[in-house]
This record gives sequence, structure tokens and C-alpha cells, in this order.
Amino acid sequence: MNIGEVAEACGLPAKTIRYYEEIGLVTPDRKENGYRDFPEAEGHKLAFVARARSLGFSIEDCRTLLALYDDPHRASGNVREIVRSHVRGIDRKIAELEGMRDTLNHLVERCQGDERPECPILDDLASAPGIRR
Amino acid sequence: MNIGEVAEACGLPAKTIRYYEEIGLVTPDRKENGYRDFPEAEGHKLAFVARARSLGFSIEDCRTLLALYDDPHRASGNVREIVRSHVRGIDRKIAELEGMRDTLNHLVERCQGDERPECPILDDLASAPGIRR
DNA sequence: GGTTGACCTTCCAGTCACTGGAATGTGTTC
DNA sequence: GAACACATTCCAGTGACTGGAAGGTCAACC
Repeated sequence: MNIGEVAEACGLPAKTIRYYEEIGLVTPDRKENGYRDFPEAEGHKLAFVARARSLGFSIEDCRTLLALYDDPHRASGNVREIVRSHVRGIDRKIAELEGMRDTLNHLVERCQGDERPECPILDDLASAPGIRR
Repeated sequence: MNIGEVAEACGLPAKTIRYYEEIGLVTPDRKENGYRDFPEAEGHKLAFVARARSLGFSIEDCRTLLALYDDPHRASGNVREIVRSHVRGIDRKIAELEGMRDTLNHLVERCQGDERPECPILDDLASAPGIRR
């Protein structure tokens, strides 16, 4: 399979696939003309990585997950722990974003949002702690 | 004020403050010895940016907000619209993360997480669409 | 045989917002 | 004068791509 076909199949841009080869996530063969040639197994790996990336895993996580996928003697407990740890990270990010959103919504509510310059939002940003003397 | 003092006051690392100068967010004076000298107004700007960054605004947003802060003829409606648009972006991110989390939690529930290699999580990742032929 | 156009190749640079480190200069204190 | 904290500049790296230039290959059509 050419890079274009495999890109179409797994939904990743060809550029990204070349990048994945560069960092050693996949290792396609080469045809005589220098074109990459993806055997089925490499196409599967790319689809695997595409799915894992869409679930927010880092490239290094993907590398680890791929290795576990390839290892018939893996323990599913290892996989689950990686996923759980990733979920904890996601939860932290959600909490952080919700904190921001709530603060911002409070500020938006208090701002008239008209032609006048008075603005509680800017006042809040300017009244950051520190500098006060 | 030296960079160290202003860093302490606004809670940003000195490195970050030098970077902010490089990209034109702040323009401290210079003492005879070459050291940066931050007048009070520049310290306020840094605190403003630090607060805005902690609420998730991009550097370019910060630049715009600083300009509005400095403009006595601003319309608070412009500020509010920037913030609202930022909140919409945050909401999109939260929704995306929640989707990931829910999918991952489903997978974790179905995985035994023991010594055996059978793993519904890896099975899911491997059964990504595409490639199927 | 020539030409178009789609596809492929490599390489370099840019993104965002810093962060680390090296090499060097300055200020303060003992 | 030595030690030490603080300051300076400059260069390189992070993560995960993405864009673009310059060129090679292939299939189809005239």
C-alpha cells in the first residue's frame, strides 16, 4: 500500500505518517522507486495509533500500548494502569478548564458589554495579586 | 525593580518575563549596567498577563486584552466578546475531554486488569475503522 | 514522444509558550 | 579578593505535527 492509500484508510494525513516513521512508530518497507510500501500490519499499527491519539494518548503512550499489543505475554493489568493514569490526567484537565470557565462566566455576567469603557473583566485581570504595594 | 523582584511579585519565572519582552508584551527600561528595570506600570502588565494566562488566554489574546486595558476609549463589549469566545473554546475542550474520558472508563470497566494478556482495551484500539478489508 | 497532473520523495522552517543550559558580567558581603 | 546570588545573551529543545519548496515517478491522454 502506498502512503496515500494507507492515509485514506486510517484517516491520518500522509505528513503525519511520515513523521510517525521518522520517530520509529512504524517501519514501512520501500519499493524499488523509493516509495513507502505499507504491509497490512503497519496499516493496522497506524489505525491503532490514530485511535489512541483520538483518545488523547501521547505518542509515548502510543509507543508503549503498541508494544503491549505486540506482546503475547503482556498482562492486561499493565494496559489498564496506563489507561487509568491517562484518565486521571484528563480529569485534572477537565477540572482546571471548569475552574477557568466558571471564573470567566462570573466576569462575563458582571460586564455590561456595551460602548462604554468600564469593564469588570479588565478590572479583575488588573487586580491580580502581587504588585499591590 | 529588577527582574527577580518583579518575578517574585507577579509569580512568573524570570525566563518567562524575558520571553515576554522578546515578543513585545512588556518593554522594561534598562539600567546603566544593562539590567532590566521594571517601572510599576510594566509590573502591572506582567501581573495582568499572568492572571489572563492562568485563565487560559493565549498570548495573542493577552496582547489584545492589554491593548484594550490601555485604551481609555475601549468598548467593554469588545472585551466581553473576546472572553465569550474563549469560554466557547473551553467548553469545546471540556466536551472533547469528557468524551474521551467516558470512552476510556467504559473500556477500563470491561478489562480484568490481571496477569492475562486478554484485553478489551487493546482490542478496541485495534478495531479502529478503516484498514478492515 | 511529449505533456499534463496526481502522487511520491527529502529537507528545512514554523507553530506555541516556554524551559534548560552554557558562558559571561555585576553587585553585595565577608 | 573570594564567594555567591543575581543578572545578561544566545542557542537548543519540547510535542506533535504542519507548510512549503524543489524535485522524482507514474498513468493517461494527444
